[in-house]
Amino acid sequence: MSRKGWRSGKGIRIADVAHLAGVSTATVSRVLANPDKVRTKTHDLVMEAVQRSGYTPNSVARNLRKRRTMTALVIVPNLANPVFAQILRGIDDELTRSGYGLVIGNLDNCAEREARYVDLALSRQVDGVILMNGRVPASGKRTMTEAGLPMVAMCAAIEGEGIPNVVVQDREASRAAVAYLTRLGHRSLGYIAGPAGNIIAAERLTGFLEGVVAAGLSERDLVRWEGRFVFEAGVAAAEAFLRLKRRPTAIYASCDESAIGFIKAIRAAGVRVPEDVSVIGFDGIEFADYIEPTLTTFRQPLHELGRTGAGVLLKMIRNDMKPEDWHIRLPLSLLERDTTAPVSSRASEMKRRSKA
Amino acid sequence: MSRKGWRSGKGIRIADVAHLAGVSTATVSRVLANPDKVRTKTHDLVMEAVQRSGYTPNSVARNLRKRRTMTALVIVPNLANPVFAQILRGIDDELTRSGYGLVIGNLDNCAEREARYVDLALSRQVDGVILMNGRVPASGKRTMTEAGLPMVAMCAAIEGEGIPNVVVQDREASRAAVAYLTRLGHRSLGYIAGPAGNIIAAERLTGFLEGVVAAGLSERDLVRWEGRFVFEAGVAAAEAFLRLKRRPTAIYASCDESAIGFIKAIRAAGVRVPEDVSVIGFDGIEFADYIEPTLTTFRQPLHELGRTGAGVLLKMIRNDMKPEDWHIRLPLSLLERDTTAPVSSRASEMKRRSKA
DNA sequence: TCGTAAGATGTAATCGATTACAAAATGTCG
DNA sequence: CGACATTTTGTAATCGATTACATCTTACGA
Repeated sequence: MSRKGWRSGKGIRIADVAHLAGVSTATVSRVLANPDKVRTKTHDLVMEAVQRSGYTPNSVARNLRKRRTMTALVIVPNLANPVFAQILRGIDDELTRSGYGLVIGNLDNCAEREARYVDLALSRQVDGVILMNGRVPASGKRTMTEAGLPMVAMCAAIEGEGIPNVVVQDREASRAAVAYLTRLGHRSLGYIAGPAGNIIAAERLTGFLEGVVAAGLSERDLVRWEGRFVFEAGVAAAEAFLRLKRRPTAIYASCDESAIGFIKAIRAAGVRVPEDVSVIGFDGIEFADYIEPTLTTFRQPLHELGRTGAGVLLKMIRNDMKPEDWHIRLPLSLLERDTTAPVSSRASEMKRRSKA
Repeated sequence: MSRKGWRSGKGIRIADVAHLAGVSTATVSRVLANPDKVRTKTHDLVMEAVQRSGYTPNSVARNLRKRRTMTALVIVPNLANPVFAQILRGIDDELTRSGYGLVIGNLDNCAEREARYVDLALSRQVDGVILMNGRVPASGKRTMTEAGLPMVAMCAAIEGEGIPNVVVQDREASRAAVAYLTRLGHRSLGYIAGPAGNIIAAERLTGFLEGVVAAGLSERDLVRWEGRFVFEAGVAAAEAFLRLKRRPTAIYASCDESAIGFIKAIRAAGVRVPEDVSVIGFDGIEFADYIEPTLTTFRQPLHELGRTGAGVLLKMIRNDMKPEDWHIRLPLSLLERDTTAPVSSRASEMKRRSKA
């Protein structure tokens, strides 16, 4: 490439193209942005110069001038969690359709990392933020809110901050899980919870307790274990379970990973699923269908959730919110598979006997 | 906030801070970038103005002026794959240590999406690119290379393009897998391959075939199935396997997901693992330890891989490459678990008899 | 052919920071 | 105290696009 008359530097600027085509930079810009506002002849002339020079507009400059970046930030608690990976696909799809890009802010379950992304947002590198971490990062709470930065909460709701929420019906599904298990005859239940401070975990727990009340069970029919939405939490719960004198006949795990860890550990100890214990999970990750027995669980509409949430963010950015956009709750669906069964005859007998 | 003397607009600019502190923008900039090049008194004055105004520098403007964004792009074939999720953590860790940010470009197994990220790179929104997709995107091949954009290939090597490679020893591990199985006495093997055009898949296949030769086996001792690095591929392979008259006694799956799908499907058909068939996977995903029986597999050093790759990219950006940085191959480690066992007595007997 | 409206193009300001260079302030020493 | 070296600070150019406004063309009817 030894064309002359160009800057010797590296990048090709709009000015270079303009010079090459013998027009002004304004014209080049117009050709690229509003081809119909320019004479055909000029258009072709400029396009040829663009081709020849291999020009690509510098979007950093464009973003500065236009005061927007066409990019959204998504804060994710943990990328390794397949639930979030799926939601991200939905978000990406929707944003792409509107020409927006996506920056993923992975917290890796570590709240301190929020600061980094707050900075990204405040330094005007993104036009909006999707929060899947259940809160406006503390370090930017005042600033982000005051700056009027468009934000949407997904998965975990953020109440009372003027932020729209797009979530699934965790509570209802939890209630339904309990109802499902009691319908199978189970009257003593175990619950593997999520992390203590976690909003989603709290929702699911609330639903569980509501379901318990609705089923007419008392606290004495329950056992609860802490968890952290990971395999190990299920394993730990299993250890506690195995030490129990009077074991529940059904377990509700607030996420599939915990359910899977739990099942693995109790089966290793000789407990049969579902003959001795029924287990139901939550999330509907792909893996749940590949363990043995296949896991009964509630499936989240992950892709739809992502698309919907991104859609709301776009409306927010465009200042086009409708009343119904501020609070969206998508339903889950029960996947009945092989880890749940009617309470075993032995247990039923005990129950029947005590009833008589 | 009704301080006066400021622009009524939304964002607070460096000029506002300068005005508030009674200094020039240059001084504010210096206070923030080189605090020691400024008198203490001025420093404090400016900092107070920064506090009071809640100023955050606009990094779009800074990036334009500095002609760099402190951001790297990582092109990932499929975010839902836990292998990549883990690698990303490693990359993120390393980049963060150097003050760099990270944009994830998820292809979702769809090569057309490359174009979008090529544009991101060419429009100078990132300082470098990590390619995990095994090739320089066709749409930007010429341009990206000519522009001298720092690029690094990870996972899947890209040969002969002047791009450094950071990969794992796929071929060696595949060879080792075969050696391991033959050491257990298996003489007839099945192989579940990766997608046809995929470079990683090719490497692993090559290693497998090399191992077969080294073990003195012939093509007649082998069965091979196509796969696509997903569960379903394992299930499909299992169906083919079950139809076989003379079944291999050991299967090597080129990724854990396929191995897991395979195991699930053959067990459902009554074939025992490892008594009837040994199975070994590849990758070492967390899940492999939660199926039944636990999966023998090769673990990739994912986090290290990510950190190393990001490290090489940073050197590339800083023009600080050393000869040994251009080709790095990390070793894998065998996780011996429960899906592999010495060939069953029946099979051994057959073999012994035929030898005699 | 000319006047005028509509359309095409050019000029220069702008986005918000950084930084080379100039100017001013401070400090040091004879 | 004054001359000069050394810090500090300010002025203005710069990064590379977009776009309001001004200017120049073109087209068309009188």
